[in-house]
Amino acid sequence: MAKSGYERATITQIAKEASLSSGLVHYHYQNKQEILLDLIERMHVYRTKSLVEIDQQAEHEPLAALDRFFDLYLALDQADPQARAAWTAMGTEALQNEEVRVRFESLVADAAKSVRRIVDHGIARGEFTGQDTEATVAALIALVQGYLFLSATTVAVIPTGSAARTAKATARGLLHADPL
Amino acid sequence: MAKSGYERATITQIAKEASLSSGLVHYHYQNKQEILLDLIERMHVYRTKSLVEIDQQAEHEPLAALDRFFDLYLALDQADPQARAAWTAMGTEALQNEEVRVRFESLVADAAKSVRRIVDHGIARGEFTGQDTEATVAALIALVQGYLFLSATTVAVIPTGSAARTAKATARGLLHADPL
Amino acid sequence: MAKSGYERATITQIAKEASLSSGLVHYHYQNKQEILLDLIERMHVYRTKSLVEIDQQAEHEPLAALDRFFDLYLALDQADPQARAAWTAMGTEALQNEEVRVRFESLVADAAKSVRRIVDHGIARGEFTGQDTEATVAALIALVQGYLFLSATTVAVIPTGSAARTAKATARGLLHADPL
Amino acid sequence: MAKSGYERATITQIAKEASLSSGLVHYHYQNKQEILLDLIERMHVYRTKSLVEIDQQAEHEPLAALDRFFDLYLALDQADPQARAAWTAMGTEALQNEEVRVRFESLVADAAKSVRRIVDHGIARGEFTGQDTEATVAALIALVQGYLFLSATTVAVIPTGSAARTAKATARGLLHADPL
DNA sequence: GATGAATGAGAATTCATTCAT
DNA sequence: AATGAATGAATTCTCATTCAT
Repeated sequence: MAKSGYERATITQIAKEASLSSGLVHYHYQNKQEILLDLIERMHVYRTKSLVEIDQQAEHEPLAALDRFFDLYLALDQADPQARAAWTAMGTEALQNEEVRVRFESLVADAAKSVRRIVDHGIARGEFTGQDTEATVAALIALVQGYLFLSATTVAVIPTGSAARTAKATARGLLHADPL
Repeated sequence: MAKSGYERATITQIAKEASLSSGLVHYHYQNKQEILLDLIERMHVYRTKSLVEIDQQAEHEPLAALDRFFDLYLALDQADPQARAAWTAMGTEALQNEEVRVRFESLVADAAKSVRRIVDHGIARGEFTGQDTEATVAALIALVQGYLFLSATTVAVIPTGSAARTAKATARGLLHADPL
Repeated sequence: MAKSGYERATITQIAKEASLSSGLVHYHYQNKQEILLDLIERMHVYRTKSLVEIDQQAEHEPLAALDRFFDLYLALDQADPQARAAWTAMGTEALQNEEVRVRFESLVADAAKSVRRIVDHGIARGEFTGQDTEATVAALIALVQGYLFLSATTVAVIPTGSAARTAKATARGLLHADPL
Repeated sequence: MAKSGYERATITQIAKEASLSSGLVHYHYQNKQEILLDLIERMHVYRTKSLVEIDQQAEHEPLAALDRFFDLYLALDQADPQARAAWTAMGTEALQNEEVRVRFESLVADAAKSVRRIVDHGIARGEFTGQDTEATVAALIALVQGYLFLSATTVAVIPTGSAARTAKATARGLLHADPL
C-alpha cells in the first residue's frame, strides 16, 4: 500500500510480497480496508514510541524537540521512507473513506498534541513567542503534511533533500525562535 | 473525479454527470487518464486568470496580494469547493502516476512563482523580512497544500472554517509582516 | 438456474449458455439475485396466460378447469420441463432469501387464486361438495407443490409419470366430485 | 444446515455452532457432503422411533395413527422445528445431488410405508374407503411435503398455524373417513 | 458526433480442504 | 483427537475500453 497506494495495491500483490497466499490474507483480515486500518494502528504504535521521547524532551529543550519532530516526519535520510509513503497512502484513502478518515485523524491528532506540548513549553520558557498557539500548531502540522505530500509529487518546487531543514527554519521564523 | 477521486470515478458516472454516454467520453478522450490531464489543464487556465491579477497586485500591495492568494486556494466561502476537491484529486493521482505528476507539478510551480513574486516585492518594499526566500516560498506553498489536505481529512485538528485566516496569520509571522 | 439450482448456477455458466460474456450479464442485471427475480417475473407472465384461460373455463366446467390446472403444473409430458425445474429452483432459494421468498409467494398466490375460483364455481354449480373451502384450496396447492418436489427427488415413492393423474384423482376424492 | 441450507452452511460455521474447530469436523467427516449424509442417517433414526409407534397404533386406531403422523411431520408446536428445517434442507440438496437424493428417498419411503400401513388397516377395518391405495398414499405424502415447503415459504397462502390440522381434514376427505 | 451494448481482464472475497503441530 | 493457520480454486462483480449501428 505504501508503494502503490491503497487502490492500486491488490490483495494478490500484498500476499505475494509477504510470501503468503491471498486466501491467508483474508483469513487474517476480513477485507482490504481492514489491512489499511491495521496499518494505521501499527503506524500509531510506531510513532507513539518516538513521540513519547519528544514529549519528554519538550519540557527542557523545546527547540530541540521540535527539530526532532520534523526529523521524525520529514527527514528523508533518517525517517523510514516506507513510513512516509505509508502515511501518504493512508491520508489519500482517508479522503474517500470515512472509517479510514477517522482513524487517520487520530494519527494527526497525536502529532498535533506533541507539537502543542512543544509550543506551550517553548512559550513558557520564553524561548518562543506567539499569539495564537492554536493557529501556530495547526500551521506546523499543515507544514509537515504539505512538505510530505509535495516532496512526493513536486520534486522541482520543493527540493526533497531539504524538507526537514526548511521546515525547521520556517518553524523558527514562526515562533520567533533563534534561527538555525 | 473531484467528488470520488480519480480511481473511484468511473467513466460511466462521469458521463452521466455530464449527460453524455460513456461512448462519447471515449470519443473525446482516448482514455481515463486523459480526462484527468485535461482537468489539470483546465485548472491551469482557471487559476491563471486569478494568478495574473495577484501578480499585478503584488507589485504595489504585496501583503494584500498574499491574502488574496490564500483566499484563492483555501477560503472555504470564496474558493470554488469543486476546485479544491479537484486539486486534491489531481495531487492524489500524481502520487502514483508519473505523467500526472509532471503536469500537477507545473500547476504547483505556477502557484510558487506567484508567491515568489509576492515575497520578492514585499522584501524589496521593506514590508517583509526574511533570509532564505526560497525556503519561505516553499513553506508557504507547503502550508497551502497541507491545509488543503488536512481540512479535507482531519476536521478536528484543523478547524475547516479558518484555514485561510490561519494561513494568513502564519505567513505574517513567517515574513515578519504587520499582523492581521 | 433451472438445471443446477440457484446456488450452483454460476454467472459464467449462465452467460455461456446464453452465448454472452459474463460482463454483459452484469450489465443487464445488477447481481445474481436479480436474474432470479427476473426469472420469477417471467414465470409470472408465462403462467398468467394459462391461468387466465383456466379462470374462464372455471365458470362453466370447473372439473375440466381443475384438470387443466394440474396439467399446467404437473404433467410431465405437457408442462414445460424447464418451467417445472425453474419453479423448484425459485422455491428452493425462497427458503433462504427473503426478497425471493416474497416474489415466489405471489407466484403461489396466483395459482391459489385460480384454484379458489375453480372450487367456488364447482360448489356453486353443485359439482363439488366441501366444507372448508380455504383448507381445500390450501390442500390442492400443497398437493401440487409436494408432487412437483417429490417427483424430482423421490422417483420410487411417487411414480413420476402419473403425478398429474394422481393429483386429479386426489382432488376428486377431496371434492366429492365424479371420479375420473 | 437446517438454519442456512446445505450450500450456505460453511464448515466453519458448523464447527463453531458445535464448539469445534473446523479441522476436527474434517477429522470426523471426509467432506461436507458426508455431514449431510450423516444428518439424513440421524433423521432416519430419529423418525424411526416415532414411526414404529405409529405403526403399532395403525393396527387398532388407523385414524388416530394418521393424525399422529401428520403431527410428527407438520405440527408447528409439537414437531421439532429444527427437524422440519433439516428435512427441507436435505430435500433441497437432494434436487442437485444424486447421492443425497438416494438417501433422502429412503427417508420418504419410510414415511410412505407407514402411511400405507395406516391406509391398509383403515380400509380393512372399514374406517376408510378408497379405490387406488397407491395413489392415496402418494397424495398424503405429497401433501405433507407440500405443506412443509409452503409453510416455510408462502406464509400468506398456507396459514402456518394450521398445516397439520388442514392436512388431517384433507386426509379425512380423501379417505371418506369421519370428519374432524 | 453519439449511443449503449458488449467484451474481457482483473479484483475482492469465499470456502472446502489440507496439514504441520 | 484437536487446532487453526494455510492453500488455491472458484465465484461474483467492476470497469476501462471497443465497436456496431
